This record gives sequence, structure tokens and C-alpha cells, in this order.
Amino acid sequence: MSADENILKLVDADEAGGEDYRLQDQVGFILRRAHQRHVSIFAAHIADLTPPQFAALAKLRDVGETSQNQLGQLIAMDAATVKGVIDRLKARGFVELTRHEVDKRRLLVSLTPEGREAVERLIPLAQKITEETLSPLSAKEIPVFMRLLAKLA
Amino acid sequence: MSADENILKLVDADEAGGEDYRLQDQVGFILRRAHQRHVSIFAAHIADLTPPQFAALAKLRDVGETSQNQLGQLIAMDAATVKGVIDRLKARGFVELTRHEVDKRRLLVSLTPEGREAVERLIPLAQKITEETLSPLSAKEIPVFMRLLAKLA
DNA sequence: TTGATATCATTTGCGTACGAATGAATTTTG
DNA sequence: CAAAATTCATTCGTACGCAAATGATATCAA
Repeated sequence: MSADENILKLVDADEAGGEDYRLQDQVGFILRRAHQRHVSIFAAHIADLTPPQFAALAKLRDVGETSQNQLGQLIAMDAATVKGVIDRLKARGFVELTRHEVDKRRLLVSLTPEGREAVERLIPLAQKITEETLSPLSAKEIPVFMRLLAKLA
Repeated sequence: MSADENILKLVDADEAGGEDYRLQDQVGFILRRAHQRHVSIFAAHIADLTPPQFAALAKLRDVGETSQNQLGQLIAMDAATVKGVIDRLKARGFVELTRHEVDKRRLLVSLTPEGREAVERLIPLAQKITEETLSPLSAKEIPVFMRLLAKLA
């Protein structure tokens, strides 16, 4: 390397103690990559549904009919995002929407028989997805990681 | 609860051993929420730049001029995503683009003086963001978590 | 009861994120 | 060398994710 290149490299990043920030070591960056990896594993097992769509179906299976808003809180999605997800599930015939009789603001969401059949069928695959996502960790590490991750979320 | 409601609840989710899948306990779901929380903390500290945009600037500071493609690999973004991010940084005057002299397919990205100034100024805030994101964990838990998260990503 | 507030849903706009298709330029290989 | 394969960048289409604005309905309070 020439002296000039050396100078350039110094100017690049090593100015006055700035070199102690490494992007690859920041939680946010790694969290984003871990999430990307999970989504990719998910898609490999369940091609015709996204993780948020599956989350909506799985939660509806747990709680039964709820308002769109309420469902959003249960699966950590804001109102605008939930609407899109539910619209697409409705278009596929997995959920149906009805107005709340008393409170006419509320839009009730519930599983159709097809929707219920789909979740039940997909749950075993979802378990595989969880397993594969955690597979870089040993059996002992998994509960430790899950506990700390839950604290963070 | 009436007997009828009881029956409905059974039909809802507890049919034939299906009750052992809890969405809120799945890595993917918690990973998504942890990521959401981080993005929100980021936005509270750095309002005028997104995490991906900052990642691009921080990486350019590390490696100097690179091709758009190469940069994408370094910050874990596919070509289509990187293009959008770089376009917006260019519109803000933080990066500039030039064609590679020899290999005319490549588009070289580099920081402008304004871009460099911005990263240097933001790095201390980024460190605060990392700190705040990890704040639910104790000092002892942090390295454990980071090690396991890195294995997962 | 009515006027202020709050809640539910929708819409718009912006920014990731990625698969798939396309075209230009380069490299490989027969 | 020339054809085939690869690489880089761009574009299109779809799907989150969220802030902000809007409208309808419901609740609260004076």
C-alpha cells in the first residue's frame, strides 16, 4: 500500500477516536439480520402466507372473533398495517368481516372454515420454522436466548 | 361462563392437542417485536434518518467508496432495496455516485463531506440507541444475549 | 342534552424488503 | 475468438410498518 493510500484510509474512518463504532456489532443491525433470516426460513416452509398473515390467523384461532383493532394489538400491528393484512386474508377466504351490532365503529374479524383448516394445517410447519430458526443454538442456549429476547421485546 | 360459551371456547382452539402452539412464544414473533421496538427507539433519537440509511452511511465511513452492490452485501440489503436507500441519501446530498472507470456496470458510492459530517455527528447518538435498546438487560446479560443473537443471525 | 373527547377504522404517503424480469457489461469456456 | 454464463444495476409488483389526517360513532362531562 502506498503512503497516499495509507493517508486516505486514515482519513476514511480512523479520525479522532471514531473507530470504536462497528455497525456489525450493534444490536439493531443484528436484530434486523436475525429477523430477515427468520422470514426467509418462514417463506421456505410456508410459501403462500406471510408471517404477519399467519400471525393473524393463529391469533384468531386462539381468541375467536375480535375487532380489527383488538387483533392488531394482540399481534403488534398498527391499525393501518392490520387493515392490509386482513384485506388480503379476506380476499383469500380465510377470514370474514361483520359489523359489531351495538358499536357500529367496530369491524369484527373471524376465521372462516377454510381459514381454520389452514391454520390447523400450518401449525406443525410453524413449529418446524421455530425449530429451524433456533437451530444455530444448542438445547441449553435456547431457553436462555428466549428469556433475554422476550425481555428485549 | 355458560355451558354454551364453554363449548364454543373448546371448539375455538383446544381441539385435539392443538393448544400447544402459542404465537407469543415463537421466536419469529418476538424477534419481530424486538426489531419494532429498536426501530422506534432509533426514530426517537435520530428522526431524520432511518436505520437502513444510517447503516449505509456508517458502512461507507468504514470502507470508503464501494459499488452499490458491494455495499448492499455489507449491510445485508438486496440490490433493489439498496437502490432506494442510496437514491434517498443522494437526494439529501449525503452520498455521490460515479461510474467505475474500468467496469462500467458498477456504480460507485461514496460519502460527500456533508455525509461524512452527518455520520460522525450521529455515531454518538447511535451508541445511545444501542444502549437504550439493550437497557432491559443487565450488564451481565448483555454479552450473553449478543453472543446468542449473533449466532442466530 | 349538548359539547368536548376518545375510539375505531380508513386513507394517503413514505420507506423498507424481496422475488422476478430485463438489459448492459464482463468473464468463462469450448 | 465466439457463445454461454455471470455479474451489476434497474424496474415492477406485492407486502409490511408507521405517522398523520379524516370521518363516523361512542363516551364523558358540564
